[in-house]
Amino acid sequence: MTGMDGSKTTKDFPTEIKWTKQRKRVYEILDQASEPLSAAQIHARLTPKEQETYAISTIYRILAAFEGKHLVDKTAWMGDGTGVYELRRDSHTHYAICLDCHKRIPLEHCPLHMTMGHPHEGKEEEGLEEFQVVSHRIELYGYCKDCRKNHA
Amino acid sequence: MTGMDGSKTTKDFPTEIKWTKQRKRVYEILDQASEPLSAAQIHARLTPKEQETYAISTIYRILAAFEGKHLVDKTAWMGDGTGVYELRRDSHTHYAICLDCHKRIPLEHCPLHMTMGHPHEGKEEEGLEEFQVVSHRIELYGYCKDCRKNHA
DNA sequence: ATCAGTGCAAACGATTTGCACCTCG
DNA sequence: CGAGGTGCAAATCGTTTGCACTGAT
Repeated sequence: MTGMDGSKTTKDFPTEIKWTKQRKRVYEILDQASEPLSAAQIHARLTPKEQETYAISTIYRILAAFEGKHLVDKTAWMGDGTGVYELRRDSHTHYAICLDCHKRIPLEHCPLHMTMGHPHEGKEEEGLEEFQVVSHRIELYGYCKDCRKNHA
Repeated sequence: MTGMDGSKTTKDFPTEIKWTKQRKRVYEILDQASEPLSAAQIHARLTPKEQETYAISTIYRILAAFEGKHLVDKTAWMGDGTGVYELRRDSHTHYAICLDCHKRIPLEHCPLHMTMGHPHEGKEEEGLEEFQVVSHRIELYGYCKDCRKNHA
């Protein structure tokens, strides 16, 4: 996926959209990220590196464009309105999230795959007859090992 | 749960916190709501009714207090930063959400209950040994019947 | 060359906070 | 009565938008 110099080559970028320098950088950052990032986080990883200026508004516009092309999914963690973005990969990760310290522990397996292999199984659901599932989201909430001690 | 005059009686409200008039009203509204509500929505359902003024900031503070007492969960729908709040009930509802029109279709059954009856089954997960699950969140994303037609 | 993409600054909407007053317990 | 809750207005924070300019195709 990556050239031997560590940089992306043109053909590494999907979809026919205008691949400007800043769009490539944002895409790379999302690609390398191990978890969903906010616009501010992306901007932070962008700016300090080089001297170039990247407007935060540009990041938002790029992310909106990516979302429109279904390259990324936008979400928000529970208990935090800030939006976070992640590349729509074949296999995404779900998390167990601590309600105290907000630590996120990735789940090894997607619990849904056990029951519904593909979209559309379990179509007994009412009103869901013709709903075409393209992605899903699962989060467990509770208290992590450390916080259970401190917690009432 | 409700007195025969339709209003809550004092002992209907859980946890020992100061149950002011406005806190009771917010709790009632959340209790009657069929889906998570935003602070603005709660405020709207509060204000028109009676002449009394309810500051929007108060709503936020009440919701924050409830969240601290684990009476409510705060969330945000995907693709919408606005926070929504719902009472933490024993059985909550999950949704299939259309990426086009943002319509939400409630799922009849929680897909997780099929695999993990109670928190803590399936504890093969790494790092999750002592994670105490208290709630979870599941959302399916895709395109509803109506929007599939218009969609590429 | 041309039209989409970008930076900057101002606009916006949602949420938070300081302060004086009021109310539950 | 006193600690904590509330209303109001101003402050903040994340996100969006208008405009003139730059750059990718």
